[in-house]
Amino acid sequence: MTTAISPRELAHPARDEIRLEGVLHALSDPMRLRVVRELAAAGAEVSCSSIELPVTKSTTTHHFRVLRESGVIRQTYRGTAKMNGIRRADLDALFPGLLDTVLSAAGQQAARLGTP
Amino acid sequence: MTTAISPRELAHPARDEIRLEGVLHALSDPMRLRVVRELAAAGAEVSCSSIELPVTKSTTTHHFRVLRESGVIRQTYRGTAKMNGIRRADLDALFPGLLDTVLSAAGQQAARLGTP
DNA sequence: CCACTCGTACGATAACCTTCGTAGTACGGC
DNA sequence: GCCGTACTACGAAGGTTATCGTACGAGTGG
Repeated sequence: MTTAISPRELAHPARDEIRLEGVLHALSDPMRLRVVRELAAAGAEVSCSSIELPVTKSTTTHHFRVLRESGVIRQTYRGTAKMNGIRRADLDALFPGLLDTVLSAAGQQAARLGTP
Repeated sequence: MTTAISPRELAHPARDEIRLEGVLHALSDPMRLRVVRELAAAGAEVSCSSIELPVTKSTTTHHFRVLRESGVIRQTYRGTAKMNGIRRADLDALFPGLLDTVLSAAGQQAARLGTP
């Protein structure tokens, strides 16, 4: 019950492998944008299941993988759960201000459209 | 030869119909991102044919239409040419800083990858 | 009027994306 | 050792996208 990090590793792109087009594509899906917003709001690491989406679990897995493979989030196994966190340092270094601008735009649009 | 604007009109989304997801999706294609970068660099209105892309003309038409329907650019007929301009006022009002951040990120990535 | 340029429309194709269901694996607790 | 939880893998269906080629319309200049 040490809750150690599993030896199982997940493939992540290195910082210099992250492409702007890939990040924009990852963020252009409503489900994924929602995930990123919740991760950003949570601040720290969050398990997959703590973010509720109106889709099945396999679809959720798919979206998390797209986010990971595009370099937006980092995923690590922690026992039976998988923790997710935004790669803020990498993204801010590569694309300064992009993440915050998108998040604030998403927040403003949600307020405008009345989506709490 | 007054070079008047043709009566032919093109459908554009109103400002409050523009969606962040649609804009991000439009910008997530390399061809379209390239078009937007050249339009932004040109500053003013630019004809479709003055932007050279490594695809056929029909594909170029397709990409311009995606950009127009997502609300990123405005297109107007001017005689035989079709002029294109970024909807900067609308985008800046809806998503402050987004366009500039994406453009600067695209510029930095192009420099990093050695794409002049 | 004729030719030329610019852009459109209409298939067609191949790839991709989102979504699902089912079956399976890894981990922790009893 | 056995069960439950958390997530994955593997198709598969249905829709969308990017690309092309060819044929067409709209405007300009001879």
